[in-house]
Order: sequence, then structure tokens, then C-alpha cells
Amino acid sequence: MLALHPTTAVRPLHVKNRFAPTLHDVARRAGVSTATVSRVLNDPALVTESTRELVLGIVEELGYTPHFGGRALASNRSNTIGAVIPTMDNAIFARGLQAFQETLADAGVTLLVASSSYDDKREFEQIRALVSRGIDGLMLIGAARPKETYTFLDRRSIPYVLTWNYRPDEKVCFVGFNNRAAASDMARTVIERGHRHIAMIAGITASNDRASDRVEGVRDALDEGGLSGRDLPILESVYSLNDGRRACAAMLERKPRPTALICGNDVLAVGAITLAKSRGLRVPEDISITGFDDIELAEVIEPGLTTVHVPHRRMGEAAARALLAVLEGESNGRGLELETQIVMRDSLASPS
Amino acid sequence: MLALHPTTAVRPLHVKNRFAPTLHDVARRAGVSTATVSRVLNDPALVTESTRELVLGIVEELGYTPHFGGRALASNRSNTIGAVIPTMDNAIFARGLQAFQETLADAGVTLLVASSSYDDKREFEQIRALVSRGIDGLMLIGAARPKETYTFLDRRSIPYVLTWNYRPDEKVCFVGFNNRAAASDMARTVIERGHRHIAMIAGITASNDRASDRVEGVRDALDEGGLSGRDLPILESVYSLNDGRRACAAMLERKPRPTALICGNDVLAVGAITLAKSRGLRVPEDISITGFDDIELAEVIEPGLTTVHVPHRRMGEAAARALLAVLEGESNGRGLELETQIVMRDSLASPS
DNA sequence: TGAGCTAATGTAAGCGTTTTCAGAATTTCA
DNA sequence: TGAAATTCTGAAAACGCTTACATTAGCTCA
Repeated sequence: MLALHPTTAVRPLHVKNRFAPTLHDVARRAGVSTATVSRVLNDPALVTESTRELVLGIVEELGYTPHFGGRALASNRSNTIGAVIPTMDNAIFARGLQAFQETLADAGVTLLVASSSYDDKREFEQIRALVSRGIDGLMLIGAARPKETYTFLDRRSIPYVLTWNYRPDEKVCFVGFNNRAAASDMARTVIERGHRHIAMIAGITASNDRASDRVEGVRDALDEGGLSGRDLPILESVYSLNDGRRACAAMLERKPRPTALICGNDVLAVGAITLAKSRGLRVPEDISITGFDDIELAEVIEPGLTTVHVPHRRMGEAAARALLAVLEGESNGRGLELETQIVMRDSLASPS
Repeated sequence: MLALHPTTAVRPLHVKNRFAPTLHDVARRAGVSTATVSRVLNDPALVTESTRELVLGIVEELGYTPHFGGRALASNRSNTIGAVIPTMDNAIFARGLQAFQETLADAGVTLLVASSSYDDKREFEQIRALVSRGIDGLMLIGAARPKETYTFLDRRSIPYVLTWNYRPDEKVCFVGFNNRAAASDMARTVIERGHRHIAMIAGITASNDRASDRVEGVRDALDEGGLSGRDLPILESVYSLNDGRRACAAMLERKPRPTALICGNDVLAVGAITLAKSRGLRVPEDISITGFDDIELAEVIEPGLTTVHVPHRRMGEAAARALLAVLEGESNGRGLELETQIVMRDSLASPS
């Protein structure tokens, strides 16, 4: 057997489902055919009330649960939708995903979640795993991934929705918000406050269109405001408080010191705020700091974080509905753009 | 590349999907039998090198992915483990779950996640859905659920692990920490600081053994410290900042006003801190507040939250390993108790 | 009454895999 | 060299379910 994966090579010893009753068991016990039992379960209207009750009783008594494999095989339908997110350990995805799942559950559709650890190859593997499980549709985060991934999906004709971003000019089905425009708005607000020395701490932009679009958005605003977008000092940083602190520390070394720090997400911004304060700087008097996402942290930190509010729950719901519509055959597959909103708290002010 | 274009995307409900290549397609193209292709994929050593390479080439060329349903049906095995958590939108579960999934992925096992919205019935439904998908094992949060759920799992002989709690005297397989003892430690620490007027804001204890064990732990410590555990003022509250604020406001009305507020989790504690501050109280000088979990928020709030640190990632990993061990038949199914630790920050001090 | 409906149920053919068993090809060794 | 042992490979039978089609039962109405 495979030496590479010794753990999987060893087959489970216990004999599974030895006691799992089958459709056939139910049918025999009820004295009807398997077809009838199947109908009771899938399309009860086709069956007389008395038979239905009889069968349901037996189902209950035996604790019967349909075997998904058999069902998927026979019907080529799974009532299942998949989602691949970069990581579960991130408040941003969690909220939207929870809403996505709730909307799906209300429609009787099961959600399977997998995570890619921000790795294109891993994402592809996970997509394959989901597809092989017969998912009827797929939700993905953002648009940046290898062409092969899309080719695979198209070849299998799996409908998919891209979320957490919206790009007006692309033909893919986005259900999300315009990261570039939103970041641009935020930067414009900063510029309007009178800041001229602006720096940015961005998320990692490789394979991450949300992060890179936010960078572009900030550059757009700078250019527009008569500052050079190309010369914007940028540091890319992993999504964690400590990395936000580190990046902020580096930015504070610059001469002249930036009077405003635009951060690619709230976690980085909060990290930056805590570092600035620990260095004896007052926020926003000595340095303004802005975020993006509006997670819980933004409201709790002192000073309150001025940031871009993203309607995560609404986005999750809308993505679910878009996918459900396609499955019902009642969608033209057009996407949906959601509005973001700048939340003014206390971390942004005019430079003194 | 219209993702949701109806003509290509919608699989008419009764028409078989003509796009996915099957084992048979691969076999025919390679000029071998389906048995050989299956062997190439599952047990390559059984096949001559030349045949193997030929087949693998075709697999690649066709973009073949085995159909999970067929496989599950034929082999009665799925290399899949399920998890049902109360909600995805909660930092506490997210971190442990991510670690759980990573450990599983390293072993070539897929994780299916479902969420129950803290509802016993819904949890049972989700478990059924997972079981019908042929999961080989299951992870659940806590121990409090109807007997029927356990009966069902036992009848199906699905091995399961209970996490986020550990109860020394029960013979179920727990991989977690002793909530009761940890809460007791925290309360003892508070008492040792000299507090006599202590109140508690707990999570909702119904169907939630973590929350109720924490309450019991605090009561234990009070009794032990010569204060009456039975008389502990308690408010139960949903997991959210605002509900924490509301509960704290109510507690501040009490005469005499508590000098210490023990909270069942960090979110409630942070909510309580922000409310206390907004009422002009100083924390910890006027009122001490403690939490439980040690999420990111605890480190960022001012003052830093004194709380119980839970090794979420280690717990997720350990739970995964425990389950994997059972699947390989090399485990007696005994659990594992992890240590928690009190993290002293600044929100706890002696009463003035 | 019975022809002609409709409604309810049954029969049986797959769906895509794995796996047992048997046969073919190759190697070994007396 | 030929029989026996050893590899490979293929045919075909499951696995649990859905569903097209066939059949039967229960009506209506002339």
C-alpha cells in the first residue's frame, strides 16, 4: 500500500453500518415494495394516507436513514452545496458562512464546508473532493485562482458563486461587494481629512483578489487626490494581530512618519492601534488608523476603529439564494452587488 | 465563463449528468477493465507498472474524479468524519475546528461540518444527515443532548468524540478540559483577592453542559470559600457583546453592588467591561471582571481581560487524532483531558 | 354492467464503484 | 522442457436507492 500515507492505508477495522436498516428492510417489514417506501420519503403525495402512515411508522421504529451514496447514485442529485473558504478560523468568513448555511438549511439543502488554508492547490483538491461527493453547487471566496480550477468546474458544469468580492466588468457570478471601490472611498475620506503622508498595511495579495483590489482602490484614490498611488508605501502582512503590530512598527520608522495608516482589514488595524499606543502615540491625534470589514473587535478597541462595514450576513444569504435559484432553474445567473458603508468611529481625524 | 448560465449550469432533475467521466469511460479509453482502473486507483501495487501509467494518463486526460456515492455504496467506507457545532459564527469553535480539520486533512480524511444553532432537534437532524453520508466518525461539542441521539449513534455504531468539555466520572470519550474545575479555579482566584460580593453572568445553560459546568464550578469555589454558592446572583445571557452589556447593567443595579463579576465567556466579559466603563466605573478599581476562553478580544480590550485560557488548537488536534485512532482500530476510545490556565491581565484586582 | 378512467402500487433496470473468483499470462525450477 | 507457482487481468455480482414502465385496484358514468 501507499507508503506515503500510512494513516489512510490502514483500513478501519470495525464493520460499519452492519446494523443500518435499508430501504428493503423497511419495505419488507411494512409489506410493501421498495418503490413505495421511496415514494413515501420523497414524494408523499403519491401514496395513500394509510400506507404512508404505516411506512413512516416502520421508518421510525427501525431508525431508518436513507443511504446517501445510494440515493446520489440513483438520482444524480444530492441536495448538497459545497463551500471552500480559506480558513474557518476567521471572524470574517464565519459570519457570512453561518448565514449561508442557515439559508440553505431552510431550503432543505445541506452545506459541506472545506478549507484551503489560502493555498490554490489545496483549494483545488478540496473542490474535487466536494465535487466527487456530488455537490449541486459551490460557493467560493474571491476570484483569484488558477484557470484550471475554473476549467474543471465548467467541464463538470457545477454552478458556482464567487463571494466577498464584486467586479463590475467580469462575467462571472459575483455575490459580494466592490472591494476596490470601497477601499477607494475609505482612502478618499482619509485624504479629505487633510492627510498627505499616507501608508498602507495590506493583507497578502498573492492569490487574493480581495486584498489586491483593496490596494488598488487606495491607489486610485491617491491618484485622484493628486498624490501618487504608485508611491504609496505598502507592507503586506498575514492576518493576525501580531503581524499587524510588526508592520505598524516598521511603518512608524519611516521619515516622514505617516499621519495616516490605511489597513487592509480590521485585525491588522487593531494590531496597529495597540502598537501605536504602546509606543506612546495617541490615536488619532498623532496617527490616524483605518480598517476594513467591521468585525466585533472594531467596536471594542479604543479608540473605536473607523472602518468599512461589510454586510456579511446579507452576503451569505444572498449567495445561498443565488445558488438555490440556479438549482431550481429559475436564475439567469447574474450576480449581486452589495453596498458597503464607512463606519466613522474615533480612529480617524485630521492630522494635527 | 458564465458560472450560472442556465443552459449549461442547470442539471435537469431527471437527466443524468453527461459531463462527468466514469470509471467505465476511463477503462474503455485505456482498453482495460473497470476492475483494473479501480485497482490502479486504490491499490496500485496490484497492477503492472506499464498498465498503471497508461491508466493514470487517461485519468489525468479525462479529469476523472471517482464518484463518491458509488464508492461509498460499493465499499461501505467513506474516509470522512463529521462534526456538528452549535454555530460557525463563534471564534471559540472556529479555532478548534480549524485545527481539527487540518489534522484530519493530513491523514487524508475529509471533514464535513454542520451546525445546529444550539438546538437539540436540529443537531439530531444534522447528525442523521452526516450519518447518511456514511461518515466513519463524529465530533460533537459537549455532552448535553437527548438520550435518543446517543442511542442512534450507538445503534449505528458510529464512533464519536465529545469535545470542549471533560468530565472525569463519565465513561464517554471526552477530549477537552474540565470546565467545572477551571471555572472553580477562576472563582477561587477572585475570592482570594478578597472579593465577597460576587455575581456571575453565565451563558445559556439549557442543553449546554459547558455553560452549566462553569456555573457549578463557580458555586463550588464559593461554598469552599465560605460564601454560599446557592446564593450566587446569576444572569444567563446569549453569546453577544450587547447581551453582555445588558446583563452587566442589570447586575450593577443590585444592592450591594458586586465588586466582582465572573463571566461565563469572554464575549460576555468584554461586553460587561465596555458597559461598566460607559457608566463611569473603573475596571478593576471599582469592579473586577473575569472571562473564560481567552479569545483575541481578551487581549485587546482595555483593561486586558483576566480569563481562563483554553488550548483550542491542541484540543482540535487531539480530538482528530483520537477519532483517527479509533478508525484504525488502535484505540480503546479513552479520552484526553487538557489543562487550562488562568491568564492574569488587568481586569481583576482586590476590591478597594 | 362494464368500458374507460385515474390513482396506487409493484417490477426491475440502472446509477458508479469495489471485490470475489476464475482465467490468462508469465515466471520458476526440477 | 514442461508442470507448478506466481502475477496480472477481466467478468460479473453486489451495494442502496430512484424511477420508467407495467400492473392492479378503485372509480365514474353511460
